[in-house]
Amino acid sequence: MKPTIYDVAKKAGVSIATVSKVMNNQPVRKKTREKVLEAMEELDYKPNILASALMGKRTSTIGFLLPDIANPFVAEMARRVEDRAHEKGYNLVICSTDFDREKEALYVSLLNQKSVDGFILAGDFKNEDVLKSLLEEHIPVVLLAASHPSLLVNSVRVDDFIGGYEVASHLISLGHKKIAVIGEDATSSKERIRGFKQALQENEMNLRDEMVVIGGSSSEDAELSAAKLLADPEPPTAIFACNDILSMGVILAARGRDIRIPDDLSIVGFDNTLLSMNSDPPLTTVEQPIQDMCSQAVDLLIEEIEGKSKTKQRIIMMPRLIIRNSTSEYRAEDDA
Amino acid sequence: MKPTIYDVAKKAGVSIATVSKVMNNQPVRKKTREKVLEAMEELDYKPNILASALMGKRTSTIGFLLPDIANPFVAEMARRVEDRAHEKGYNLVICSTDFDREKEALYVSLLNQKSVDGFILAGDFKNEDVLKSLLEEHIPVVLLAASHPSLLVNSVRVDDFIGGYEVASHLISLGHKKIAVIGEDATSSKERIRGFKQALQENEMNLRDEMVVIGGSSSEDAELSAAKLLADPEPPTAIFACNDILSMGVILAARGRDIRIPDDLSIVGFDNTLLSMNSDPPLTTVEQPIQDMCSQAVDLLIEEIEGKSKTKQRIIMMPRLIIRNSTSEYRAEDDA
DNA sequence: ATGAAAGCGCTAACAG
DNA sequence: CTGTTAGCGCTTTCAT
Repeated sequence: MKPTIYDVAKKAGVSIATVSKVMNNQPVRKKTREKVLEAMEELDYKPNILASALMGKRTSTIGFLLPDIANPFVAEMARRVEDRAHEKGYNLVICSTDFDREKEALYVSLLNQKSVDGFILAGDFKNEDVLKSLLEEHIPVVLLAASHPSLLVNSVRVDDFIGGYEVASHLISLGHKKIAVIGEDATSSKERIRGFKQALQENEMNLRDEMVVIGGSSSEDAELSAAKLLADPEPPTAIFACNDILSMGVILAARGRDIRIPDDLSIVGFDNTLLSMNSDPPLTTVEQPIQDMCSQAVDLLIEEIEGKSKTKQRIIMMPRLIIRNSTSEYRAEDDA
Repeated sequence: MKPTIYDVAKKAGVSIATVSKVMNNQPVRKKTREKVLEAMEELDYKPNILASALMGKRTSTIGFLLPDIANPFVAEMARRVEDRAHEKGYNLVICSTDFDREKEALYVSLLNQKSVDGFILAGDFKNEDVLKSLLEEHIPVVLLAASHPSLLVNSVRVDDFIGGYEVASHLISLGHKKIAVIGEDATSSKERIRGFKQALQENEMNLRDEMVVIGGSSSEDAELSAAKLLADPEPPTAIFACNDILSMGVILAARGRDIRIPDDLSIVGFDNTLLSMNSDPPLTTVEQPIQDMCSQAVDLLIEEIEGKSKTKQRIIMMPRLIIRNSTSEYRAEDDA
């Protein structure tokens, strides 16, 4: 069997209380401490975290709920969160929720049973009741790449409104007049679209309702939406897809109709994932400061977990437009 | 405070032993069972998993060690593994090891302290000592997208040799004579290259040593390697990059030298990730049956965890070549 | 079929 | 400074 605190105590010739004290850095005579440490070393003793957690100590485990770990943007966040958490001595249990309220509730409940120390909720968390009860029970939570307008909860995200605004400004500067937008049913998309519209309005342009479509999260969903948009007798000359994955669908739709990018159609994405860098053509997109966002989110959470919590924060970071080859100047050309 | 087994017992008017019995489906009179269930319901009782794990029960948590969760292929595996594990009532704690022996050892030790029920090790696991000790301690383990030639351990992977063989056959059939290979320092790459060479030999072709370069895992590493290869006075007309990420680097290198794909250079990847579908041009690559592999891996692990283990297995699945637009017939053309 | 009691490995008063 | 002891919430004999 694996050595327990009793084995260490016996070998060091002290009581288990003393062993516990050296583990928890409580006052112990130097000589005694050394004896204990030595015994631990010899036995290759590793304290059982379950037992100490049962006594109210931390598990040093964070529940990380996200929409879908297979999504490249999400996966990259996961890596950043993991690295930061690891630096601070925490592990991550990761659950993909697919924006499904049931799954959200189930996973939160499950992880609570397993006594995680807190939660990072990435992307829109749909089940507000669950979020509220987490807050009521004072379980540490931080929202990542999301925020809540009325709840007192830590959150870290990019300024989606500005992101959308920048995209529109770019397209306008290229002379595009007829523009469409494809988003998913999430707050981030909606904010991006709001910013997008704002820029248009400031230039006395407007976005007809038929030109904005909110749909599913997959590339295929976007492909369908884009196909419809492009079938219009007067099709858009530019499409803003609210993230890179959706953009891939748009590219495919255009390719399917022999529409050249960017000559006939400009496309802009969001997130600056690997996909956008290697797509055909490389995609103009908006970069989020993932690394910073994730570090901050972890730091906020751990501060709360470890009780050094200051006041709740809503941190909003700035996005950056990255211009590649999927956008170009609009040239009126009659193909008819 | 959250209700404990005592609260349930009191409310139901029975002893905690009885409550425990109904939770564990042990014989209890129907009437009693109902009373208990009712009490649990009313209190919204959730058993504390740490406590039961302390008594030797499972934590229903699996340690999932992988090279890098930000890698799209790995992320997709993670999702499949997660889904299957969840179906069976298990959660995943995910750790990125970067092929680093130290990290591997550290994470295994940490997760053992947290009493995970078993491990899935994805990709090459470099620290053989740690793997061996896991096996010796009879901790359930399965290797995913990897295997071990001499250790008695469950594993599930694709037949990399055949994958490489198919790639070579495809390139040969297109008339390519001067071919190069870029791989990473991992067994899978080496196997793919072995299969690749085999096909060449069978066609009385051979691969000069300078034409195969083993390097880092990043797209940038591959870009550098490819740049060198392409600077050769007699550059290759086709390059096999041992996975899609590396391929992206090759594409960039070619683009940097104004080499057209596939006209001047054919490129083949491996894994059939999102990257390959949306790259410029869409990449010829090799698909792995990720879903099946991951389900099997989880099933093997859980069988072992739950003691219904049959004999150890090494499962090897077949890959499938997917031809897209990054490969074309070789045409001798003098540009000079 | 049910309950009393011991104990999993650890922490935290409380004495000494 | 160190040891004794009582739990944390649950499972598991062993009686009844």
